[in-house]
Amino acid sequence: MKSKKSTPTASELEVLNVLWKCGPSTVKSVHEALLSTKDVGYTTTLKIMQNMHDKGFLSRMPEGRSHIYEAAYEQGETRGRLLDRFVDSTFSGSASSLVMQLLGNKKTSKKELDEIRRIINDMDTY
Amino acid sequence: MKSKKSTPTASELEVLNVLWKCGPSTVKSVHEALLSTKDVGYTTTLKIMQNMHDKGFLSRMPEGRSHIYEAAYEQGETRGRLLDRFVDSTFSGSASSLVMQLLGNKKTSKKELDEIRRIINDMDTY
DNA sequence: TTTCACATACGATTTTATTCGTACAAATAT
DNA sequence: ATATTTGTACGAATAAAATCGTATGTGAAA
Repeated sequence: MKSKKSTPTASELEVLNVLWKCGPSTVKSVHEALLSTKDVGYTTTLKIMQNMHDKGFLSRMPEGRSHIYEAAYEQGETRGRLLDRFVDSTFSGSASSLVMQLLGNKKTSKKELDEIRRIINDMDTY
Repeated sequence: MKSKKSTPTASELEVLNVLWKCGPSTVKSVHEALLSTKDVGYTTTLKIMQNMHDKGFLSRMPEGRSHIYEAAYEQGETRGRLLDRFVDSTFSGSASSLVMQLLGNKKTSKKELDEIRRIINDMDTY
């Protein structure tokens, strides 16, 4: 049986985004990063990170009387898992439907569209 | 202020997928469709659909002593909103990162990849 | 040493989603 | 007419996530 790694919740993902971007960090600095986007209490962030540690989403090392937390899985791996799940639930498993939706979406900037096109065309060389 | 339409939950999305596929339906037939994938009680499906109606995700019409439910928003519109949110939360707003992840994902079949490439190339005609 | 700031631990509360039992009303079958 | 089936309404139980208050300990500052 393959161990069914579960996926992080929305709030947990916010924490992961900080850690992937900034590298191993204390609760304090993660919390400060979160404050720039949302209004949340310190102990809330602490609790979420403790929960994530319990779930195995984060590893941590004692550093003085504090802890340094680190994402336990790479960004690409986690994103891939979330993406799989999203394609299944929202696009009935059809990745191409997702891309079509993306291309037709007014919210996706022209710059992004050009970039996507470039990526795809580069793949032809394989 | 723009009314902040919220997005459906995972269970609610399952209901929507049935309604988009089958068109306006009774609770009974939605429930039967759900049963083919998961094990769930009738009143659970009923309750979820009633909740969705309260939230404005579904419209309904009396039909005899029953109701016919219909998705209040089109599939494309809802998918677009979910996709926006997903790109933001999981790919920090970068649609091209999402596509790259998709292309590098072993779970995405070659057939899907070819299809995606074709879609992109067709867009050049615009 | 006494105080203050910082950090974690723990538990209570709130919120939201999910699940389903039970009650009730209406149509249908016997 | 009476019983059964079929449908909705309602509310309670459960679960998971998010939030925060308070307690406690430790190191630094006064």
